Amino acid sequence: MKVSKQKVAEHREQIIAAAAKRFRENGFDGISVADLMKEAGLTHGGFYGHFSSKEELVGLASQRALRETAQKWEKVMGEFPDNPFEAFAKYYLSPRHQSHPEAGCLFATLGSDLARQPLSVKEAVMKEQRAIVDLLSRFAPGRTKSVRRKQAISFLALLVGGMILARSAPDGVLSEEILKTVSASVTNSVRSDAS
Amino acid sequence: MKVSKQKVAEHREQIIAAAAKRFRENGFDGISVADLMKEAGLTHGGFYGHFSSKEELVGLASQRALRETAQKWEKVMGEFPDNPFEAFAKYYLSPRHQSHPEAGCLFATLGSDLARQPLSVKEAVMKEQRAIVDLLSRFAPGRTKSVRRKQAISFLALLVGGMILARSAPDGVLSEEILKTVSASVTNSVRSDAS
DNA sequence: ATTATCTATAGATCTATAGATAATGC
DNA sequence: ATTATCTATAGATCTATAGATAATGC
Repeated sequence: MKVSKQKVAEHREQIIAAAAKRFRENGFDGISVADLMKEAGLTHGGFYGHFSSKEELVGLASQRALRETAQKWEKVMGEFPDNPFEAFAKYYLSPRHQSHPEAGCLFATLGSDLARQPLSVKEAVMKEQRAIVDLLSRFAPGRTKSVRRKQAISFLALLVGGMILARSAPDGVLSEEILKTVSASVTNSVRSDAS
Repeated sequence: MKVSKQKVAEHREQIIAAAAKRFRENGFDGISVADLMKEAGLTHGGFYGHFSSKEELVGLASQRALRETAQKWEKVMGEFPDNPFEAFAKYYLSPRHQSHPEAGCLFATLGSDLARQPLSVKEAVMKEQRAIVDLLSRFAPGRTKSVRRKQAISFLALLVGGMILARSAPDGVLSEEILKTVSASVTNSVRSDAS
């Protein structure tokens, strides 16, 4: 059963796409190589023709997930040039994002797992992390580049922490309170900086 | 080979203590029941006399970890009545905390895993989460109780997100930048609120 | 103090599942 | 790329027993 080079590339993409989704939904250890291959429409054994190990896929899928979400973020902020951070915070801290980890921010779904990943994974992630900080810096308030970068970093930390805390609470009242509160605090801090 | 009732209680404590430490270090799935029992000086099979499942231990150990760190946090803030949040932020965002996940904040080490845990675990954690929000609210700036609570929630989110982002970066320069930046932003926001 | 009972533990074992490899087919 | 297989390891269960605890007797 031989396939064209194009098909091979497509298969690879399908595997990475499935992994980017399922890792966020179930955790890096929460989905097996066999199940990922099944989701990609392939069989278990074929995996090792594409990747040397699950670890390699973890790095690639993490990068993929971060890059895709960052593109959405850029779009959202670009549509609200007057208050990009407020608009993005509302988008990020939405109930929709909370209930769809498989399509959302990797830092919120797997952030605390990253510290325990092998160096190769962390390095892959860090590349995208830098790109995200740069992206947010472009939209951040502040007169100097340095100030904008600081704003971007704190902003990202606040959103990631907010979503993680909201998702950990099984009580919808508490988790909604967290999302609303963090969202409002972005508005306040951005406005106080603009003045 | 069996021991007194007191010894039994001690063994239980040792198992929970080992779990609270190793779960934070290696993740909930990163350490086996057998290894935890070995660390507690016991053998694998004895585990199920103490707990009905690993899941039960995950809940108990998570609670234990959060409660212990919260006690330290209370002490730190209590020692700096003039600027408790600044002092605590410095403590939380320290290189020492960054490099000792096994003794640190559970939200930073396992926060994103909590969303994927069974309800029993999330409920156990939420109890401590509420207590932590209450604790921080007592030390938060702001004239009304409601404002202080909002400050507490955003503050916690910021610190948790900051530590997670710092730990995910294998480049010490970047991770240090994150910790310093977030720490400084706490100082700024607290001071602007006080005015 | 003696005897009976109870139970936490050790140690072996079971079942399921994981990542990875080898043989085969097209 | 499929299919079968290998090896390791996980959580969980089972049985026998050491030794603590409770009941009994003096």
